[in-house]
Amino acid sequence: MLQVSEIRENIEAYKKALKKRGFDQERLQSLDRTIVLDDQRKSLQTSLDQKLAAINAHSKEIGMLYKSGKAQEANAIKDQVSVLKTSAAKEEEAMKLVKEELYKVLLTIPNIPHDSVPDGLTEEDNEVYQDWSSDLPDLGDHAKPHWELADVYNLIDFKLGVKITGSGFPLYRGHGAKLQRALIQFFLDEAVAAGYEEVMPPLLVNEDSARGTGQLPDKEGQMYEMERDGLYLIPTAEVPLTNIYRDVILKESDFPQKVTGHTPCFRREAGSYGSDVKGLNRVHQFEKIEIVQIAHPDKSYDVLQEMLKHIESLLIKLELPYRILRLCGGDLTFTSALTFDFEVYSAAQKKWLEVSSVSNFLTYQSNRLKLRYKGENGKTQLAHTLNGSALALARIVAALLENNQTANGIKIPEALKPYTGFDVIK
RNA sequence: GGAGAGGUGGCUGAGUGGCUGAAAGCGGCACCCUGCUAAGGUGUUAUACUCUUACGGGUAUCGGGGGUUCGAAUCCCCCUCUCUCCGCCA
Repeated sequence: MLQVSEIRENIEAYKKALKKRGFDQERLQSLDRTIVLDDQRKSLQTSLDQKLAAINAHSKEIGMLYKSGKAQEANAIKDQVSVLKTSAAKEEEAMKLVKEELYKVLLTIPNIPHDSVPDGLTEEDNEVYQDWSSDLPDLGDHAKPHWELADVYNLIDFKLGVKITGSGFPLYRGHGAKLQRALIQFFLDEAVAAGYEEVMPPLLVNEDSARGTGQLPDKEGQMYEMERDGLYLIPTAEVPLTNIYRDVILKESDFPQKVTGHTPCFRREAGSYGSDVKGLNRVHQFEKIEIVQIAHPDKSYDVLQEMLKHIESLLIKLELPYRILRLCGGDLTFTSALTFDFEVYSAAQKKWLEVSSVSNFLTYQSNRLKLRYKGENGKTQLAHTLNGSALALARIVAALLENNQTANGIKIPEALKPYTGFDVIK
């Protein structure tokens, strides 16, 4: 959520930037609306505070009068107080409504895109920030898509997943299961080596946490909900990992905070269908290793680059063809100011599959999280949050299977062999 | 799931209707002093909102919400979390 004070100071620049997200004049007016509402809020606040101050003063007076036995005078003041109280209550109600309205409007305003975010409304307009430099692998026409390979080598049983749960819940078995475990271990080890603290968080989160990272109230349709207990299955480890820092005030020397964790991720993906959801391309449950950093505002874009490098190094070690996209305004997540997507080439499907998304949220999340730090000057201000996948398993597995298929089985990349314990899947 | 006890500032811990935004101690910070020196002294030390050029005010907050009252950390109700005992259990 943006801060009204920031909107106030930068309104023209913000409006210009929001046009990249396809905001028309009408939607841009919501920025002006926040300022109007905030002004109303302030004047109500001031007036209400004055009334409360008067009430407090009178109450003290009444106490004194009773003590000195002047009950009659005290009772006279009581009447005055009750008048004040009625009017204060009215003002309080009015202020509550204004605040609710302001909150509602703020929820409709996404993060302000960074200068470098390209114009454009669809994924077609994403900028190829870094392309795969050599030829893409060509496996010929006999190459099998990963769901066929998974079947041939008995790695993943989609049918059993359907039987046990439903579609989109694959059951990994044998070498397929081991490959998952190897990748998880590999990614975690790499993250720890890069200075992230490993954590194993809860997989269910409460409403406050879901709100803190912005899954509520706008994206609740994406999460599985345990209504009876008021809990949500996490759609990404971003939620528990970032909420570690909810209501926290860091010291400047605490930066940077780096945490990583592996969790299953649960997504309803309601309304998805077709070839996009075939095999592992889009599932309701998948494993992901997430990296999260809390950064000083001056450093967050450097941190973003550092995270980019880390993720890139993983793909290089896995020997997968990849490219990096800088998302255009229309494709940018609501809460992000700048996002890079990583895609790997899946050689049998001849498709680029998204395996990671790295974003700088600036203060958009920390404002709701109340994640702050105390600066050198003693002032408390909002910190910046960033996160990225490093990496999401399902699609990595898809690409690994497809790209490494040979007549003699599926080869395991060198870096992964110590983790799988086998060189090839036959 | 049942019974009981409790949630106060960075921490420990006082506080049962008004002078308590909150004693005391510890910790932190600043300054001072110094042949008792891994010591001593003095001051300071929450967050948010708001008014003010500034100095400095005001309001709210003692787990959360509601209520009683002129006035609540203190009384009442609901919720939540923690601890102890019982039950259940990987």
